[in-house]
Amino acid sequence: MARHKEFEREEVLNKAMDLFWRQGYEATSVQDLVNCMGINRGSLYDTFGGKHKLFLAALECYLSKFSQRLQALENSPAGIAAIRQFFLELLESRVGEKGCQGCMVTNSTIELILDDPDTANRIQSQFARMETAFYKALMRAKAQGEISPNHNLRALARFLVSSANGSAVMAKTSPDREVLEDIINVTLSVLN
Amino acid sequence: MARHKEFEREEVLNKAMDLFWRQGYEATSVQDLVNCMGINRGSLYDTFGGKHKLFLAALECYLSKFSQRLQALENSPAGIAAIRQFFLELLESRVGEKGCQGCMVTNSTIELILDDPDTANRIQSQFARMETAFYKALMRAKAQGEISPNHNLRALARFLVSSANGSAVMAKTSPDREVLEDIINVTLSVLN
DNA sequence: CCTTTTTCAGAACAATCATTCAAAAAAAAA
DNA sequence: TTTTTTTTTGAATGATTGTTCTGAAAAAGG
Repeated sequence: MARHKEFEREEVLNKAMDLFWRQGYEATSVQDLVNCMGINRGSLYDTFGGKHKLFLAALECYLSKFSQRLQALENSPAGIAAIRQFFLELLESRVGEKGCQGCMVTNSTIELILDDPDTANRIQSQFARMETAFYKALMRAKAQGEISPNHNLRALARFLVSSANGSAVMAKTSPDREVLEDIINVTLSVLN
Repeated sequence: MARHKEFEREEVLNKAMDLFWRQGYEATSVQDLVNCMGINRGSLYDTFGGKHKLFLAALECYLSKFSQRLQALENSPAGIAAIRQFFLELLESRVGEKGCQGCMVTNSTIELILDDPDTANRIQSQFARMETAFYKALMRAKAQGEISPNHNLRALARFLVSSANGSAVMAKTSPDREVLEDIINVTLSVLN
């Protein structure tokens, strides 16, 4: 029995996500957010609760988009091919990236707002999920005889998580297809 | 014919470096620096010129320390062994690290202060130097028959730079020896 | 139309930001 | 001791930080 909001939550949250993604937490002011999201200060606090909570919501928004790629990896019956597909999609998303944003999880890991257990825990669980997804894909690959049985699968999975982060860092300075392709090709070559 | 400074430039610069390294640029206030360095506001501006110039000086300070490890890689006659040595030293420096600082270059790459060509250029040239150092070591390895001649050395060098960054990111969340050893072992395994 | 409920707009908040400045303190040279 | 030069000190700067609040505007139910 009252007025509706003049904006859509998901829509403005996406704008906030882009800004945090590009600039990080500390470098983004509430004023920046107000300008970019196109809503009023009051509305921002009313619907999101403040800068910190908005950041967490934006991170969650990013993760839910990223989750699609992870689900493909998790649900695929394939082994090596699924991992290759994952990295190739990562590559494509970064080459066409405007402004070298890199990966928001990687960025947040580095910035890791001082004494913010919320962000830290969320990132830890994300890395754990990634490692498990890689590990299970490697298990399938092993079962299908795609990789040598004397490989250390746990170590490989950890390596792949690290590699995804490494290429995200490189994408910030040189988002050239050639460079990123080189990196990913060598990364995937350890699975042969 | 006048008073001397009550502090040593190199000494307080080291403290500033540690703080920027741990917290990043935006999250570190001049007040933080004053407290940490133990000198007065005025002295800070007098000897370093301001926050931004102090950061660049701190980054240079970090790079000069890091340079020792790079020089060992550059000057060594060894191939694979020199690369392995480089990564092992990196591992040791990160395992014993207080507060998961990671690598200051990696951190700065991610933060990349908006529209700051100074930092961007400095980091670009550092990555270029690393890539070249790896490339030359790989050339030596090839000449000595340590690696297969049909390896793409440029791609391998780029991969190694990316890997160093990746492990720096991982060190922020899990500075466990076991995890970092897994990552580095797999990384080095591509050279076999 | 009037009441009710919510959002919207922008001013106002205290705190902190990076930076500057003027005066005091200190040390060397005279 | 006096002069000279530099550092130190701490207050003051104006701008920006994140957050709150008050009144006006708007939409729905009666």
